[in-house]
Amino acid sequence: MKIATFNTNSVRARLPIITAWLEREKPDLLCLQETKVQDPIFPAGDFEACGYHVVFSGRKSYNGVAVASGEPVKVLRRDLFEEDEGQARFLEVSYRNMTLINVYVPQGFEVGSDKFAYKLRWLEALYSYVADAYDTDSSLLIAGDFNVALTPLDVYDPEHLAGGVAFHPDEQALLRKLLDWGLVDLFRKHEPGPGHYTFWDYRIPNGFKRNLGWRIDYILATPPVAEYSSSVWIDREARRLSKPSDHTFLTAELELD
DNA sequence: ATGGTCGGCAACCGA
Repeated sequence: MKIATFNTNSVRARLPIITAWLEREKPDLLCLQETKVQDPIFPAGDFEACGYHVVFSGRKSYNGVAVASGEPVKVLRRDLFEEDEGQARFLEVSYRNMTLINVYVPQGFEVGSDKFAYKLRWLEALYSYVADAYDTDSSLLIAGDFNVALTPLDVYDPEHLAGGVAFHPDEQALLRKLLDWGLVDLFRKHEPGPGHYTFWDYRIPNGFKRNLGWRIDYILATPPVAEYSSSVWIDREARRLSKPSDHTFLTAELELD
């Protein structure tokens, strides 16, 4: 089975890219973030037209998460904690015998800002929720845009970016807690080296061409699931299409079913 | 070469 994640930076603006990708790659599950659309006008018909089911939790203008799936999924939860209600950053679903949590972690603006403090509370709440609701022998996947790069291997210029937002020790420590609890970073399981990114900031001139990127999108899995991952890849071609998102697709293949 | 990111959504905000 195949699972992927993609921060769309508007699902409506990215529909041609998403539907073509679904038809070519045929994942079982695709997690989407930053859909930026209210539920009543989510373009579900475009997903159904290429043979996918889709569930979503959105709001006007900002955030928004969705899961497209070949088989229907059941929505288990739409809010991580009280403070985040209505923010459309969290979507937990069940798929066959597994649970999938799709996250869009707050970006955090600047270290020391209120938004940064909120990002830390959000990551803490994610850890608490997962550690309370699951065991490490559960069949759990967490995928999405975490807005945190974990190690110097995961950003283009670790010395220059050290201590800044999305590469700050307080954020890294909270994401690290999830890994220490037992979740496996599936991309890192297969690729130990530097230079592999999932996000390139639009504001950096030729940032993609120069590979000035960040690895801030992840697919995490508990050990009983992670042991079946056979390959994980980043689709750099999708970043070369016309009108690309600033992120690209991250895909994990699991030798299951 | 007199420019230099996107998308949403209607003036800027968020990333």
